[in-house]
Amino acid sequence: MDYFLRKKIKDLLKNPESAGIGSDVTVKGWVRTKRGNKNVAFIALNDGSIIHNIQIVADVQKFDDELMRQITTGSCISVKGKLIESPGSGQKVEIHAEIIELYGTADAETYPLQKKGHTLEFLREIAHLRPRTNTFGAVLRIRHAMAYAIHKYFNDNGFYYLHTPIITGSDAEGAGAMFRVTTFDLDNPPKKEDGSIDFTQDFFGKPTNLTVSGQLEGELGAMALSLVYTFGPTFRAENSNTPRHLAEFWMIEPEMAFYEIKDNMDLAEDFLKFLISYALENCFDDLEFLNNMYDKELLERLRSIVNTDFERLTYTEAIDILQKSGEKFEFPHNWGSDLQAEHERYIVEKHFKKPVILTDYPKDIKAFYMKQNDDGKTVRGMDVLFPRIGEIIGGSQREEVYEKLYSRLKEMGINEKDLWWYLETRKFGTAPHSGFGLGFERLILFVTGMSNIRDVIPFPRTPMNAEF
RNA sequence: UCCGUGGUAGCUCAGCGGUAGAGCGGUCGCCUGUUAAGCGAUUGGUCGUAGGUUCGAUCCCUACCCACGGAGCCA
Repeated sequence: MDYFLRKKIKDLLKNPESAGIGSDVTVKGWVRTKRGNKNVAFIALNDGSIIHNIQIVADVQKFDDELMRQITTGSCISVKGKLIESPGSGQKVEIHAEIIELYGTADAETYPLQKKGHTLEFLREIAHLRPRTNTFGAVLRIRHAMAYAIHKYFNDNGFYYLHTPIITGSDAEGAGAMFRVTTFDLDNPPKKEDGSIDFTQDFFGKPTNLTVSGQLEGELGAMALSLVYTFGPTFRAENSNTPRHLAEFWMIEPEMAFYEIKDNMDLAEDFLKFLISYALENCFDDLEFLNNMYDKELLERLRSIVNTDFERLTYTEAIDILQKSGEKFEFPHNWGSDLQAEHERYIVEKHFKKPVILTDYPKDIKAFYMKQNDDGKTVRGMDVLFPRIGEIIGGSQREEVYEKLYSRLKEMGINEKDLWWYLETRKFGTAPHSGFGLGFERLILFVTGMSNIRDVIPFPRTPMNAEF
């Protein structure tokens, strides 16, 4: 029964009057530190509801010696006591303990988290415990708030959440290496007479993989519901060892019928600004902590994004800026070649000093489904480039004319038999439409100011790492 | 995958061809309200793995593994 009386530490710290100064309260949480002497003990308790701890003051005489000894960093306790205004500095209120129940001890010699700060590299090795740190508490609360805000934004704007499949039979999504899904015994798969593997005997009767994108199915939904979005896990089997890539990550992909490229840009910009505003309004304590501990310009950067218009220009204009910059780049920047990270950084961070949306890329460096421009050379792709992290959104207006889509698909050597269903949307009631993809963890990287993507997802999956 | 840097105590690091050091943590003691508390004492290591050179290797050489940073791929 006691369980239902538990107060969240967030509520007591943020709004002590509502609980009542002087009233009895019960809190439950994990001990961050214990200080004191033989008369009085100060316990900093955290329950994850807020980054701040509540101070428990315990008159040592009133409690069993063994109990007090077992209250160590990392242990879990329930405390009933009086909520009072704190005479000490550093906190408004504290709890004078009357009853302390020990739920779980944490052996001080083996519990890996100390009171002091740890490196993020070390914390990655103890991902089962790192949610108990200030940093990961903050990141995980922000991550939650952003997931909620994404659904809120789309719901409030008339979009429907479409669940696209995680297992796909198409290997033509064209976004990188895929993870095979099979029930075969890998030591002894059924073989055909010519020695090749007989996938007709596999679970789905054909080769299947984990999805690398929900976009193609998203387009099917948009051709009926007009405005849809996906938000789900995505898998890339690329051997990418960088602070910006995961093998398993979450992606948001809105797809909109009747949107042309400009509408697509407007939506992307408004969407990102909404999410960042939401974080500033709802996660301020956590952002403030991250600002102080990791990135002194975080709050300022977030506010500046909300208050500036993104710069919009074409790929061709960007190349022109690079050629006139006088800057020395490691890689060349000729029309027709893809922009390198250093080029994007120059344009965003040095030239414009704000987010940039680039459009109208050469068709040969972009996917088959992008709408072809009349010049015959470029397509209506759109990349939103952010300071610090580069491409945060990639999207395009889609090619809705069957013949153009088909010829492009053939040019790029894709087997149309794998995509017959996709092509049919252009046969039956085709419509101009657009969409984009937002990497959820890239968004969280930007919002939290963290620098490694492995630190913005609870349990990162990367090459050679699937622990936890 | 390529390039670079690194791997020494639980953590963060220093060190050096001659059997390993600091700070923090932990433990014990002291201190009647502390704020990453303070003070004193103490504990703690196959020096990433496998070979090689050498009288002797944590140190030099080779290979491999892992981590981090940059690049590519991309979100």
